[in-house]
Amino acid sequence: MRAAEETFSYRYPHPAVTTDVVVFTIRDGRLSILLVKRANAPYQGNWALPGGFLDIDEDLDTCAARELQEETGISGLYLEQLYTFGTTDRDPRERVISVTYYALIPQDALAVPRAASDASAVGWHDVERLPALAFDHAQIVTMAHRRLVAKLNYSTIALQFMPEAFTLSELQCVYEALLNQTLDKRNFRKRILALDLIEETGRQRRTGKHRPAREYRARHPERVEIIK
Amino acid sequence: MRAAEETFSYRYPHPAVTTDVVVFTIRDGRLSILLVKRANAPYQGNWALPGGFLDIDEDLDTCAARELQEETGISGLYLEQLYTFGTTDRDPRERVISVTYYALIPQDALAVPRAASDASAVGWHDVERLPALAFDHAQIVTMAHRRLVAKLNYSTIALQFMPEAFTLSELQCVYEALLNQTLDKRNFRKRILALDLIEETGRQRRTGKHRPAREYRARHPERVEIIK
DNA sequence: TTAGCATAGTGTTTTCTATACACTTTTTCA
DNA sequence: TGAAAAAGTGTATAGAAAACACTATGCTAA
Repeated sequence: MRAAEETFSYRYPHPAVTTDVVVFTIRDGRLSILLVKRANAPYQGNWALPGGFLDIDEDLDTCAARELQEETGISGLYLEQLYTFGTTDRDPRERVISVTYYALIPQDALAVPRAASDASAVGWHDVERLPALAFDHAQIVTMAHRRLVAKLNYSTIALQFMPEAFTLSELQCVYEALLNQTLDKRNFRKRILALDLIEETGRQRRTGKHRPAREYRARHPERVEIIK
Repeated sequence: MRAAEETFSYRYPHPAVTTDVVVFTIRDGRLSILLVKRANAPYQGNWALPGGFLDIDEDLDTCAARELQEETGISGLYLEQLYTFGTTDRDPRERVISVTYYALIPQDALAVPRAASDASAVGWHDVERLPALAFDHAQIVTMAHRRLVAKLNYSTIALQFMPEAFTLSELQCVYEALLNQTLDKRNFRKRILALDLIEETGRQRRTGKHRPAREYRARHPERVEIIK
């Protein structure tokens, strides 16, 4: 906490800088994002992206990860800078530049996120049925969604949605949710296996009254590679 | 000009925000960028990207265009946001967040850029033979170059390098400079014409002692479209 | 005037990649 | 032990990309 009377002065006016993060996951086969309900004005009671002001001595990436951790308890996920939004009127309080990120989180890491001080609630929302969002956050989500879908076709980003071990059918479901269309099972498997990015764990997954599926894992779980 | 004693105070420290621009063109069949020689500390005498501090009441895009105009006299070109750089130590004076852009300028628009107050010189530099750059500008150039080359393959961005009228051979030279490889003439023409993005002007270009080439123009010179 | 030089302009064949498509296997449970 | 449910598997076709070489046209200089 800072002393109430302390201020920081500059020869020229400076904007405030924030980071905001679009966190994607697949819930029940639907692409969903994480939103927090704003506890304070402006846009009090509205849903918004998790985010907040940059500390003067922290890197942008660190800020995005920290805010996400503080507001939702989520950490250790794939995080990539998206775009910087800075029109003069985007925040009624003062001039605010928002450096936005998007993040991908595996399906199984869905410990229900906890709300922090400046959020009265946190929750996942189907990206096709979003509530009205605060500030220009709807625009940010749209851009993040487009970037994610585009990146499916020339990178291994989809693997970031997968837990440590997964089946090919599960991976196909992720692609189908993102592309919003069904894919041919044989062609999908051929393509994915030809990339040589995943390998069998040797174990099997038994669920339901049917043939068990082989488990796979990513060869380089941390890396998102550009392919082709 | 601002009164010397005027200052701007905030409850929390704010970073400074700048925009920097990587301006590309093709000179003599080589991809080149525009650099300014710094007139003041830090990095005085070093080459750097054109750019400068954001006015508190201007949009980011406007700032990038304005700084470019002020420092080099260049305006009206294709400008796209690239990435935001913000590590804590990238400027020795104070915490500075740089929202970077890249721009493309046609070959014939090469009125020699004029240097402004805070630049002692301005000049084009072959992107393969750059001098040492100030700040983290080398990193910015690398990222811009990569983005530009990637975009060649799925957008019509190369047309932004072309003057109002151009020949297919000239356009092919641009692709070859960017990809750093020669292309088959017939396949190139087939591909470009199939996209239906350019049309004949009806005129011809006579240069040298050989058959004149047909002139073409872009159907939508302002637009950069995603293709395929 | 004409020969030769320099760049413009043009199609077809081959190879590779992407798509369409249906049945068998394995396990569980009633 | 048979029915249900998802896993797993190969081939044929169509479309896209790549390889490849000669003719056309205007200029210049002898």
